[in-house]
Amino acid sequence: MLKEEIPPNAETHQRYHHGNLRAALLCAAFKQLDNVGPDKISMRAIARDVGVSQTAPYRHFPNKDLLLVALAVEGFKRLEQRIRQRSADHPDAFEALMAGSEDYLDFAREKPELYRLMFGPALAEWRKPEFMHGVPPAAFAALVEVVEKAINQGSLNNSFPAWFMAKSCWAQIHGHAMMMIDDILDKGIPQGASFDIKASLRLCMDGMKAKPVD
Amino acid sequence: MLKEEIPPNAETHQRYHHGNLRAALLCAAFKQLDNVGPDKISMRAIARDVGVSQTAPYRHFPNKDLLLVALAVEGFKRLEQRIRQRSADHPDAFEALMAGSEDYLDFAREKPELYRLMFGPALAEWRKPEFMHGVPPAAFAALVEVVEKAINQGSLNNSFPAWFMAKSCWAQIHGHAMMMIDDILDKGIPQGASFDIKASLRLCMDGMKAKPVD
DNA sequence: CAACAATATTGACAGCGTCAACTTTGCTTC
DNA sequence: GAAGCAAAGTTGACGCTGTCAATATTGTTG
Repeated sequence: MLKEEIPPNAETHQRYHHGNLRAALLCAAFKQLDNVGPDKISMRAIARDVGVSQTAPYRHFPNKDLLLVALAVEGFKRLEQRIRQRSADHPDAFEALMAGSEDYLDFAREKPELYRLMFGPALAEWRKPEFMHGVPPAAFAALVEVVEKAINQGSLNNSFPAWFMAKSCWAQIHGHAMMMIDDILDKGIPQGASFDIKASLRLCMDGMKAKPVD
Repeated sequence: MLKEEIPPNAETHQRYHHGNLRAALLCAAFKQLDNVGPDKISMRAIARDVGVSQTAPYRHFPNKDLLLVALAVEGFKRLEQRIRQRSADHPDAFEALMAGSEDYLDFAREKPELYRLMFGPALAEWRKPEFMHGVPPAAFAALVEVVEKAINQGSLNNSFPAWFMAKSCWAQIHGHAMMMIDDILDKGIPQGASFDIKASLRLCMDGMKAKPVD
């Protein structure tokens, strides 16, 4: 009944079948995540935002947690992309590693709630390959590649395997990212002073460089 | 009416006034935190566990979040205690720092949910001095003291202020603790291999040592 | 056009955090 | 010891949440 006049992605999707609900839900979920954080995100609010009934999302996600997992997976993909991009730019692998680390911190700064979701307790029970589809390991693999190159170029400590060094790096960077996002200890540092996070990271990464032969 | 026979902390506190409710609530909350994690903790369940009505806790905590804050504050106190203890044991400050770091990791391993709560997003809006009473900075101060001693003993890089080095250390250790608690990237490392977290931390901290003069 | 699968809706349920109004208890002061 | 007041606990309710069961609408395929 004249409904074919309304395009599938019309501003007002008043049709019974939305046509693109899954994507619209994810989009609204990202928006809400940015606004209220991973803890207070609400399935019903997302549905309301998209203009659809409260149970419609369940046709596309088995439950709320798995919708959050989908957001996190998307986050890991973006993160991997950043790492790979930088690694392609710099011929010097250690430079690429440093630049990538700063990109990583920028990512966490730009999307703190997404970052909190990705590494926070909300998804603790869902961090299995069945649900994450191996996306976080893929992001990690990108880092391993850069680290491997740096080891081969002789600029990184070679007394450990690449995956070990990579995980060590990730732990450092992740730690710095968390410090940055919720400034847990900022009342502990001198008045007026501010923590230069990039300087700190540079210091830490310096320690992982290849030692000059005595 | 014979009620004086029941001691204030009787196993069955059937009296109208519990007598020690605040402590009992915290105790039950810790128990529940260990069992279900910071996200799924429930005010009503805690009240049920203590055997008291659903709204009784509100006489002792303004809201759920501030009960969680109380748990986190207690956690930071325990953490500080651990750091200070080790620091008193070792005359060599760098040794104390290393041993303290491993204690820190042990803390996170023993009480992962408490650790997640302390550093997770649940308390994001409450990390202000008004609510935390300066307890996290006090824990941080304990670390600064050790670091300062290590710098003075010449075993730690002295080109930065102590608080900077301390925060840098904390970021590293925190990153490692998080890696350990939810093994986010463990599917990314070779089959059968396992990440030796203490070795990694040792490598990182080595990088912060004082450089030998060229 | 009929039938079927996919998609969305309504209505309900239990559980949650929290408010308002009320009751019981312990302590203080004549 | 009685009176009165503040502290501590109760009941009942409100709106919100995630999710289930049953139902209705639509697109697709024979």
